[in-house]
Order: sequence, then C-alpha cells, then structure tokens
Amino acid sequence: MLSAVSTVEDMRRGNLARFLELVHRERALSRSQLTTATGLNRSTVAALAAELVDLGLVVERAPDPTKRVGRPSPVVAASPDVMVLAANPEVDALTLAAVALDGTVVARERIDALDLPTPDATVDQLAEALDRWGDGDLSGARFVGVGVATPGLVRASDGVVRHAPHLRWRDVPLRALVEEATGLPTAVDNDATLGAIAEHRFGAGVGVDHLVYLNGGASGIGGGVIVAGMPLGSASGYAGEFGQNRPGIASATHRRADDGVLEDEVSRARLLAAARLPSADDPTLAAALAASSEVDVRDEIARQRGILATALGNAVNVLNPSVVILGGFLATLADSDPAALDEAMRAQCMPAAADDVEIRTAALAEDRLLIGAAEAAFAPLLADPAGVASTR
Amino acid sequence: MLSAVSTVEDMRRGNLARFLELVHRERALSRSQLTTATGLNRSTVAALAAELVDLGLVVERAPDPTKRVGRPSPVVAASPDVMVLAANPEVDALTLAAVALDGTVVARERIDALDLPTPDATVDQLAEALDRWGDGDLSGARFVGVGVATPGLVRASDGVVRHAPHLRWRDVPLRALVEEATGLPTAVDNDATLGAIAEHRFGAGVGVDHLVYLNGGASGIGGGVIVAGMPLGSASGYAGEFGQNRPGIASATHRRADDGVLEDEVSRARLLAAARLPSADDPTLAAALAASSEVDVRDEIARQRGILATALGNAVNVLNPSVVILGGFLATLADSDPAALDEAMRAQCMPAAADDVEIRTAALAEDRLLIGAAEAAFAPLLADPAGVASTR
DNA sequence: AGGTAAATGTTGCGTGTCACAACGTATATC
DNA sequence: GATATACGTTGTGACACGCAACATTTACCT
Repeated sequence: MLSAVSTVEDMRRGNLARFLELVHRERALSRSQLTTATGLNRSTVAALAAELVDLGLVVERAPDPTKRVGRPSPVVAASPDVMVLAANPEVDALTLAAVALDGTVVARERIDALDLPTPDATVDQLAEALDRWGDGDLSGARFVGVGVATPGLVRASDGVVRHAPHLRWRDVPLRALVEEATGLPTAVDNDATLGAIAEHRFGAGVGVDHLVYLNGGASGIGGGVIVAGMPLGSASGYAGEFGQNRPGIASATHRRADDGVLEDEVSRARLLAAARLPSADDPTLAAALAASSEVDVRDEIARQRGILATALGNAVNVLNPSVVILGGFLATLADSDPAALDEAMRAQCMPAAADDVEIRTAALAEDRLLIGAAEAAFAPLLADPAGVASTR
Repeated sequence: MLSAVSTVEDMRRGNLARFLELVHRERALSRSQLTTATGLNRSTVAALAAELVDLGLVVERAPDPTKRVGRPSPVVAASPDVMVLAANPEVDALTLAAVALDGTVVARERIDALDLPTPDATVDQLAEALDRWGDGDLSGARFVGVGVATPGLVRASDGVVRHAPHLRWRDVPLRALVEEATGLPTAVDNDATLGAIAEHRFGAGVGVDHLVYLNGGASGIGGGVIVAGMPLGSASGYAGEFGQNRPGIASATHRRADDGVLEDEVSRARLLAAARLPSADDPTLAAALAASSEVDVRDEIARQRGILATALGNAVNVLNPSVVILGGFLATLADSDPAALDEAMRAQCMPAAADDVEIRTAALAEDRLLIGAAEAAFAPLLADPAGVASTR
C-alpha cells in the first residue's frame, strides 16, 4: 500500500513534503502560487512556510516586484545553504559537485586518474572533498547527504553496486562505504536512471509525466524510465537496461555482432571507426560525422539509426511514453537526420502510441548526472523535511 | 502530484478507501486483522467499519471460531450484494458476468454470435442483461458500475476504443455509449491489461509487486505490466503491447514473417498448422502438441520458444520484474519445456535481473478477463467509498 | 468450577491539522 | 485620494485520529 497517509501526523508530513518539493523544483515560488499549487488554505501555507524557515530549509524574502493589483506575496525560495555532495565515478575520472537545494552547482571538481578507480579510493576522495569544502568556501553549508551516479547496476534495497563492468566493480557495498566514511545518508543509483530523473525535472522532459531516456556513452547504452512523473519502480532497481536488449534487425546485412545486443550494434566505437577517429568527444564526433560525405560513414549512420528506431519502437509499444529523450551519441545519431529516425520509429510501433510520442534530444549538459545524483540525495529530505532536517 | 492527501477529509477518504480495498481483496478480515494491516487504532477501525456498514458496502458478522486466547474479533466481509457488470466482447461471442464486491461471480452468460459484434449491439445486450438480472435472481443486487475488457487499444482518458482490429472497431466511444445505455459509471480497458490486474490480485501474481503478464490468444499476443502493485501508467493507456515488438531473432532460419512482429512469429495459428489442426481450444492444442513426436512439431515449438525467450529477456531488461506470467498458448509453449524457456530467457537478459525473476503460468481460468473488468469497474468505489456509494 | 491471563471491543477525552471568516495591509488604477 | 484587488494574519470551529480506562469474551490452569 503506497504512501499510506493514515494519521494526522502523516498528513502534516505529507503537506510539508509537497511544499518543500514544489519549492525545490521551482527554485522559488510566491506564497500565493504555493496556495494554488497545493490547494491548501492560505493560513496553512503560512504555517508550513514558517516551519520550513525554522528548519532552515527555505528562506522567505520580499515580494518580487510585479505589475499586478493587490498585495504582493512574499517569495519562498529553497535555501542555498542546504547541500548535498554529488559524485560520478567513471573510467578516467571522478567528478564531484556540491549542489544546493536551490539547484545551483556551488562547487565542481574533476579528479582525473590514470588507473581505474577503486571503491576505497573513490570513497576517500568523497570524504576528503567534503572536509576541504567544509573548511573552505562552503563553511556555511549544511551537507545533508551524498548521491552517487554509478555506471552499472545498483541494487535499490541496499545500494550495493552489483556490477559496473567498465569500472570492474562487482558487489561493492557502496552506500554503506560512503555512509561510514562521510557520516551522511547516501543514495547510490544507476547513472542513466539518475540522468532520466534530471532530464525529467530540469531538462528536456520538464512537465512530461511519461518518458523514456536513452543515453549513448563510450561504454554502452543506458536508459531510464519515468512513469507518472516518477522513476519506474522495479523488483531490484535494475529497470531501464535497453542497451542489453536484442532488437529485431530487419536486414541480415545490417547485423554486425553475432547474437549481439543493442549496444553491440549501435555503438560509439563503430561510429568512431567509420569516421576513422581514434577517439573524440561527442561534439567532435558529431562534427566529423556531419562533415563526412563518405558512403561508408553515411551507411553506418543509417544502419545504426535503423536499429535504434526498432529499439525505440519496442520501447514505445511497451511503455507508451509522450517523449523519448536521446543523449550522448544517440543524440548525434538522431540529429544526423531527425525526420528519418522519427519516421522509422513510428513505422515500427503501434499507430496509436506513435500518435502521442515525440523524440527529443537531451537538454542538460555534462552536469546531468551530478544533478540526478543530487536529486537522489535530496529525496529523503524532500520526503520528510521535519524528520530529516531536525536531526542535521 | 500523486495521491495528494492534504485536508482532513482527504485523510478520512483515504483511510476508508484503504479499508475497503483490503476487505475487497481479502474478501473478509477480522477487525483485529484490519487494525494491524492498516496501522490504525482499534477505535478508528471500528468507526470506519461502522461507516462502511452504513453505506452497505461491507457486512459485519459474528467472529469465526478460533482456538486463540482472547476476545474474538468480528469479521468484516465485502458485501455480496454490491455488484458490477463485467463484459468481454470477442469475435465469436459476448461474455457477461455479474461480479460481487466479495469476488464471487454471481451470474455468467455467454452470448454466441455468428457475425462480428457491433458496438451498438454490444451495448444493447449489456443494458438488457442488466434489466433481466435486476428483475430476476439478482433483484437484491446493487449495481455500481460496468467494466468492459476489450481486445484492442483503449484510450485511458475517455474510454474510447481506438482500434480493436479483430472486432473491426475503430474510435468507438465505448465508455460514453455504455454509460448512456446503462446509466452506470463505466470502465473500459484493454483485455490483457485487465488480465494482468486479475492475475496480480487473485491469480499467479498475488503478493508480487512487479510483474509482466503476457497472454497468447487466437488473434495475437497481449500484455500487461504491474509496477509497484499497480498497473503501469502511460501517456495514453496503451502500455504493454509486447505483441507488436520486433524481438531479435538469432538465426535467420527461424524467421517466418518478413519484418514481422512478435505475434507474427510466435502465434497460435502457426502451432495449429504444425499440429495439423484446423482449430482447437487451448487444452486440445496443448494435448496435441504434447502427444506429437514429429520433428516438424518439435521444431516449431522450439523455434517459437526461442523467440519468446528473447522477447521475455527484453522485457526483463527494461522492467526488471519478479515474475513473468504466461497465459493462453504462451503457457502451453512454456509447459512444453519450462526449463528450456527459463534458461533461454536468463541467457538473454542481464544476470542481475535474471537472478530475481521467475516464469509462471497463469492461474486464473476463463474468468480472468471478467474479474479484471470487474476490478476496473470497482475502482472508483474503492477509491472513494463514501463519495460513490452515497449516491447510488 | 473458579480464577487468571490474553485479546479485543467500547467509550470519553485530548491533540493536532486544516478550513473558514473576519480583519488588516499593500499595491495598482482612476 | 478614493477604490478595487489581492494577499497576509488571527481566532474559531470541525474533524480525524490516538490514547487510556473500562468492559467483554475466550482459553488455559489448578
């Protein structure tokens, strides 16, 4: 039974949570906007605002100058001092950021590494950054949690990284390790899932309740699904692994891998090879592909686009989203001929579902995963502001 | 913002709804069981029970004899007089049932037809059955709604049947038609979606929060998904159309249709053809297949099983369910060699997700769709017992 | 058979949350 | 400067639930 609101206290908790979540997502809202958004009475909104101010989670400031008749309404904004530490370990670097409740990325740091990061080293660097920032510029900050976006499968129940192939991590109890090292409640989740959340809340999927997000990275294709405005629930938290699917390949001549999965057929490496680039970042790759008129390159792009279209059609048949968001090299693939991809996808899904779906490219830049990780870290606070904030 | 419980009245409504839903699903619970299940106080449970008795939705009866110490607790049971009309129009017949809130199928009727049913004829027969039953055996019954399981795509927002290919219905405003003819609030949904709900609540998926249901029928493969104990939400209500997907087919020799979808390759018709049967019901087909030792039959079964396994693997990668339930001829296919299907599916999905998934065959018999339709029809009552029941 | 412990229904009271209405206040327009 | 509009503030009331004390019913033990 989800979100069981039975007692009077639960109701208060729920209203406080809805209030803070609204303020967090919109960054700032007038009290009158909050009144209409929550459906609560003016007096209740005033009481909730007062409590959140007491908890140090929001700040009230003078009304924004407006040209409308009537008494101006004070603005309630998310506190810029309440923060989480967001992290994204990758093959070549660990990226860290301090993200405030008002959405600003206050600090950002990329720690390059020659070797693959180990869990222990990663955790140490997290704790060290927290100390350093706390003593330095961010001495006024209140860190309320840590969020880690991991390129691999993460068990939702206990935050164990089951398998992150490119990091060569297996069954790493990352949540427990980070919590011990930092003393802060920690959220660990799959990078694409967090990317989907970030795009949904602040990117190309704002206001879209049902979306599928697919990201093409150097090491494969990850995905995340938003249903009814929330991340798709699943038995263990592994949902959205579209890259491991086996999509239909209409023409045998288009198959490259033997019994391959989507990310074997549609891959950044194959695009780089076609463009004869040893390595490149996404903009460089996109430019090279756009500039090339070689038949081999055109063919490879078309081949990958066709298989991607089938995979998207399958996803649309099952999930019937309003929007499909493509990121990374999949966005490049889409941009190479948006109409062709759109048409091919629609041809391969049910007409009714095709009517209601739209392909977009990701709007958030490289901060996407950090923002998603921060959202995950903020989640407990947003779900129970009084319970969490009073102890920290 | 889902299930916004803001006011005191919302809380009461929510608690009443949870209470009635529990009683409905379990058919009957003692007051003390309800106390522990809801987490509410004894006195509150008593008050809720009294209100639902007043509304005529539940009945309280003397405690069941138990061997335990302490005062026995009265049993609260769903009223057997509160009913919905459940319907399932199909190519060859319209099946109707009166289903009570306590789950009993009180009346059941199959109206065979030589021609395809038209929407108007179907609606007339619904209204006629309602009159007939109300005047006859079920004169004490209180009909609170109608539920229709439709073999086709149904738009959730307004209950319009967008396309039911086998009935040759297109853009039929079925909900509006039935509501006008019967005067009862009506729910219309896709048959497989309702089948999934029925299996989840009363069949092979009881207690399973995340499941995928696939049904193999004469006219194709339909599917439904349960996530977090609730039907998967989607933009327009078309989710779960696995039959229209294009799964990978490892060996080109296994492909039968040109650019075919799952239900072109894995189909009842092809099984019948292999078994050289002109037509047969599921048990007959299953018996024929099991009895045959012909190579052609074995090969066709293995071929279909292989492709089904890929489709299931794809579904597991995306949705990470705990259980996959197969019905209709897909259950036959699974039963032909459960271990082979299981193994093939696990080989084609992520290991972590494979660890947590299990294939089952459907438990509910032919009443499944009617039970699912009844659940959809009861939904508004269960969501707001006082609001709905007081007006009817 | 009687006493005791256990479990649960029943009743009255207290607390917390919110809606509502009346009143006060700040802004724009004329 | 008057007026309309919009919103904050305050006090009151309704409602829902928890809680504690008491009543009731059963099983078990001696």
